Amino acid sequence: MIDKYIPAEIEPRWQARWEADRLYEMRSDDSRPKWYALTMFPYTSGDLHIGHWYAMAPSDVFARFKRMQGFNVLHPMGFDAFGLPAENAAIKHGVHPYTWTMKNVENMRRQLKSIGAVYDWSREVVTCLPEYYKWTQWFFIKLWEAGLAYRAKAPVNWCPACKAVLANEQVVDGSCWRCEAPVARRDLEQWFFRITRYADELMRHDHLDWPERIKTMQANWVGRSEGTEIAFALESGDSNTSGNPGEIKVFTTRPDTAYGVTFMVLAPEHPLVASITAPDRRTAIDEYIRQVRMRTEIERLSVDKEKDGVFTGAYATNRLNDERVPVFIADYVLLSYGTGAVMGVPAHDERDFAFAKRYNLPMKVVIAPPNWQEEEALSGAYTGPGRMVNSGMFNGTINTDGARDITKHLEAQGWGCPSISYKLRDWLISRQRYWGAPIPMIYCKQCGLQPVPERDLPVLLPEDAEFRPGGDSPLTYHKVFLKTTCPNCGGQAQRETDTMDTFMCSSWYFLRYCSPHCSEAAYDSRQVQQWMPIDIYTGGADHAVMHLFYARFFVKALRDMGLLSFNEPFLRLFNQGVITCQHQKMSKSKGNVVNPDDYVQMLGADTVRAYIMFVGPWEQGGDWDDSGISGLSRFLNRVWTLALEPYKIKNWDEAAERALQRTTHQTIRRVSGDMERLHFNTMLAALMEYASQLNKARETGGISEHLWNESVQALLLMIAPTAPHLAEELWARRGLPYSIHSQSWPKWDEVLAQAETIPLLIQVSGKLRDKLLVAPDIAEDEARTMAMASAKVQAHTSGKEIVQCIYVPGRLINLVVRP
RNA sequence: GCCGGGGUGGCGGAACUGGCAGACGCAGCGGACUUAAAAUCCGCCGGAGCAAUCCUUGUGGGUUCAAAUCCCUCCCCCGGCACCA
Repeated sequence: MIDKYIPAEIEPRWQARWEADRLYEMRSDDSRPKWYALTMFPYTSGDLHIGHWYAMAPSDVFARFKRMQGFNVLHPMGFDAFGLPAENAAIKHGVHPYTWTMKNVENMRRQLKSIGAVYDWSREVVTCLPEYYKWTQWFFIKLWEAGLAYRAKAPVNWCPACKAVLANEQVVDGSCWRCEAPVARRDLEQWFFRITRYADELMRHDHLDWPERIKTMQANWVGRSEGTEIAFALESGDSNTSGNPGEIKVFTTRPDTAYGVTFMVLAPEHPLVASITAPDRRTAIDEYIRQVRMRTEIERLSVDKEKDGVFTGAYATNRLNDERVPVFIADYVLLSYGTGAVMGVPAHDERDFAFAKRYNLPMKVVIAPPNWQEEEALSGAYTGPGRMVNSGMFNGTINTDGARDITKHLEAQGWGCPSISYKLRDWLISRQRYWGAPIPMIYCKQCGLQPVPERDLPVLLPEDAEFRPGGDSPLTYHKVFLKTTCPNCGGQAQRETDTMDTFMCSSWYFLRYCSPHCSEAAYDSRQVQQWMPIDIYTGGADHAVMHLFYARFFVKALRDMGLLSFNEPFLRLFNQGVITCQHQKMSKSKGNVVNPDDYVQMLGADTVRAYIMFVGPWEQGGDWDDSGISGLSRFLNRVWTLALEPYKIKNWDEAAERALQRTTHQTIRRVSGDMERLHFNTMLAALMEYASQLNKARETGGISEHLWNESVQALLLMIAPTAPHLAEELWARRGLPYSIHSQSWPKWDEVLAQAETIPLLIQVSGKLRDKLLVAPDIAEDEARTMAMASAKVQAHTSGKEIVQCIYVPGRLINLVVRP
C-alpha cells in the first residue's frame, strides 16, 4: 500500500532543500551556453494574485525546460518598488512608504517562493533601495551628459488626483493611466529625455522575434509621417507692429493640395499668436485661449466635438498663387505635432471641411474627384486620388506626382522643403512626488544647473518627510534635503525636488540582475556581456508601449555612450493573455481579486501551476474559473500512483513492447515541440495521454520491467518543469539520483517514433467512407486496389465512373466519381 | 472611423503545411468497488434518424477532388490607436 500524495508536505520540504543546496544559483564559470529568461518583475502592490501566477508559472516552466536542455539559465526575480500607491498608503494610513513597500515585498517574496520557481533569490533586485537607485540616478547624469536629458517649460499632462505630471504614454483616453482621473494641461518647467532622437530606430524591430501586434503598436506610437514643410508669408493684423512680420510654417502630407488653401489655423499655444493678433481681435483670442486651457484632455480629444476657433485678424499669403487667406486659432490643431500650424484645405481634408462649414469659409477644389463637373461645393471633403485642377502649372498632373513636383518647386523657390514629423514626444520623467528616485541635480545661483558628483550618489530620500494630503511633494518642504552646496563653487545651492518616473527604474533592472551586488558600477560589464541580450522576455501586453519602449531607448542610449555593445535588450518577446474575474479586470477596488494561496494550500503549487497552463493557450488568457482544477489534481495523483505502485510483468509481448516504446518517443517529440512554442496546454494533454497509455500497459503487463522503468522516468522528466515538487519526490522515491532538475531533457529517436501502420482514409468524392490500416509507405497502386476492394467504398462507386484518383501518401486516397 | 486578434459541443479548448472536426480536461449519464457515501477505476457523451445515412466550426457566397483552415460580403466579441495636418 503506497501512501497518499500530500503536496502540502512535499512542496515546502523540496523548496527548502533546493534553497539550501543553492540548486538554482548561477555560476559565471559555467561552460554551458547561457539562456536569459526574464519575466516582468511585479509592482509591490501587496499581494500576488492569480494573474501574477499566470505570468510567473508558465515562464518558470519554460526556464526549467531550457535548464534541462543544457542551458545555463538565468531566471531572476525582483520588485518594481517605487511609485504612487506607496505614497497614497502613507497619506491614508500614516505608514511610511518604505515600510509599506518592504512589508509588501516580504509577503510577495513568500508567495513567489510558493510557486516553486527556479528564481535565484541571491540576485533579487528592489528598485527603491539606495543600492539600486544610486545607479538609476547615475544613469540620469549619464543621459544628461550625453545631451539626452533637458529641462524645459512646456504644456504638460497634469493629473489632478495624483498631483503629478504624466508622460504622454501615461495618458490613456485623456485620463491618468493609474487613477483614471481626467488629465488637465499645465505649463511647467520639467525634465525630459530626448527619446525622439531614437524615433526611427525605435520603430524598427529588425531580427526581433516579437508579436506583430506589439511591433505595430510601437511603430504607430512613433507615428512617423513624411510630408512637406511650407512657409506662408505673414501679414500682421496688428498695424502697429513694424518691420517684417515673418512667416507661418506648416507641415502637410498633402502638398498636392497646396493650391486649395483658403485659410490657416494655428494651435492656440503657438508662439506667433500673440504677435499677429489684431488689436480688435485680442479680447476674443484671449477668451478662447482661456477656455481651451480649462478643457480637459478628454474634451479636447473628443472627435464628436464641433471644431471651434477664432479669427486672429491676421492674413497669410500662399506664395504659390499669391492668394491671401485668414489666419485662425483652433484647438484641433496641436502645438506638439508638426509645426503647430496647418494650412486649411477644406475641399480635401475632413477636419478643414468641418471647420470651413462652420465659419463659412470658401472651398476650392484642386484634386478632381471622379465624375467631377467643376462644381465648387462638395458634400464632403474628397481625400482620394485624382488629377490636379486650379493648380497653376500643375494642372492635369496626377496628384501623387504633383505632391512630389510641388515640393520640388517649393524647395527651388525657398518656400518649403521635404520634412518628416513624428507623433512621438520626448519622455517627461519629472514627478512631483516623494516615493521615487530623486533627480540628482543641483541649482546654484552662480554656476547654474549642476549634476550631483558621482561620489555623492545616491541622493538619499530623507526618511523624516511629512506626508500631507493634497500638498506638493514632501521634498519641497524638507529644508535639510533642499539645502546643499554647489559642487562647482561650494556656495549655497538647492536640490531638485522632483523624483523620477518609475519607468526609469524598470528601464535597466534586467542589467542589474547580471551583477546585482556590484558596488562600483551599475553593472559589471563582463557579466552583462555574458548574459545580455535577453533570450526570452515574458509579460503582459499592457507594457507594449511604455516599459518596452523606454527600456529599448535606454539600451540604445547606453550603447551610443559606449556602455553597452548590443542594440536590443529583448530578442524574443511573448505576451501572456489577461486573466479576468467575472469578465472584469481584477483589481482591489473592484474586490474581485483571486488569491492563489488557498488553492496552493489545498491542492498544492504543482496542481495550480499545471491548471493555469492547461486551461488554454498562454497568449489568450481568459476568465478565471476553478471548476476544472480537480482534473489536474486527479492527473497528478495518477502520476503519483503510476510511479510508486510496483510493476509486475504478466506475459511479455514484443508488439506491446515496441508499441509503448513508440508512444514514448512520439510523446517526447510532441512535448518538446509544444514546450519550444510555449503551447503548454497541448503539452499537458500529451502527457495525460501518455500517462493513460502507461496505465494500460501496466494492466496488460506485456512489457519488460526495464521498459516500464524507462517509460516512467521519461514521464517524470517531462513533467518536471510543470510539477517540479512532485517530480522530484517521485524521482527520489524511485531511488534515482538527486536532483531531477539537474537531469537532461529526454531525447526522441525518429526511427523509434515512426508508426508501423497508419490509418489510410478512403474517400469517395471527398467524403470519408472507410479507413484501412496500411504501412505508411504504401504505394498508390496498392492503396487504390485496397480501396476499390472495400465494400463500403463499392456501395458508393458501383455503376459510376471513377474520373480521378487523388493520393496523398501516408494520409488518404480520394476516388472522385461522376455522379 | 482605422489597425490587430478572435467567433468550433453544455463549458475550457484541440486540429502542425488545405486532408478523419471535436484530442485533452470539466460538467453530465451509466456501470464496477462499497452496508453506504466519498475517493478510485471502466464505459458513453455535437444534432436528427430504428438504420443506412444526413446535418454541423458566427452569416451568406466563392475557389478546390477535399475548407474550421484560402478568397469575398455581412454580423458579433476582445485589444490597440484615434482631430497627428
